[in-house]
Amino acid sequence: MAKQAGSRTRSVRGSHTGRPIMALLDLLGRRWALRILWELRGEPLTSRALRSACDEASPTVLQARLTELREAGFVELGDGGGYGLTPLGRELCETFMPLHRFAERWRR
Amino acid sequence: MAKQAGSRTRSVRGSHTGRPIMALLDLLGRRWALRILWELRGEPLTSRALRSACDEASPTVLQARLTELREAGFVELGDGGGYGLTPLGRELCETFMPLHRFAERWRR
DNA sequence: CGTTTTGCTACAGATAATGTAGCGTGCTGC
DNA sequence: GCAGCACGCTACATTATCTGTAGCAAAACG
Repeated sequence: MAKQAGSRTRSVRGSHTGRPIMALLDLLGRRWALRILWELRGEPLTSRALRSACDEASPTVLQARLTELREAGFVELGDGGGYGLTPLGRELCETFMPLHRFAERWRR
Repeated sequence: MAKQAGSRTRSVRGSHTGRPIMALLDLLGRRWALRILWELRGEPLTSRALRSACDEASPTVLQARLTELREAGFVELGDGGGYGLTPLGRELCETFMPLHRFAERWRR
């Protein structure tokens, strides 16, 4: 198959096929990305609360992921402070929510 | 580099809660992990075919992910050669299959 | 045999994450 | 009006991880 032609998508690593699923898999396949979405599934969290929820992951990555997820339209910084899911982000979160039940059965 | 991951509990990075969902999110949140599962959703692929499907990702990571996914019981190396999903892996794949439709709507 | 193709490894260079510290801002309460 | 604090966010050296290229040993052809 013909590989891409020139669409350099700054944030999408490794996938140039133009298929959105690739971009999404790439975005979500970065450290802490899935976890962040997961932790935000409930109420909004401040950056520091989120950090605590994510096992004190370094603020550097967290901030990077948060920026990417915001650019993707999944996460937003509420006016009163604190990060929360956008409607789109919530939808995405629901999408892989069955993972929870799967994980329980998996129990490595 | 460790040739295998041996201890199953070995740092599921960053997550010590014992909750399987964290381990799963961590495992899937590594480079190419989601993509590999995605590319294997159809028929089994040889390691090189998989590499091609994954935009020629370096064999080093691919091999590392493949090992992890095998230890997790999601992927197996068929007797005739070629990597394929285990029943469990297929189940997992189905779990986040709706992502495809979501991605189509997302179309950043 | 010789050629391919398989799964897989080596390794140097590049990139991304960790861990710790701290900045600037906007609050409070005093 | 200023110490105290929490906020979002950044700096930066260290460490972990990924990339890219090359190549190996063992099977599967031929």
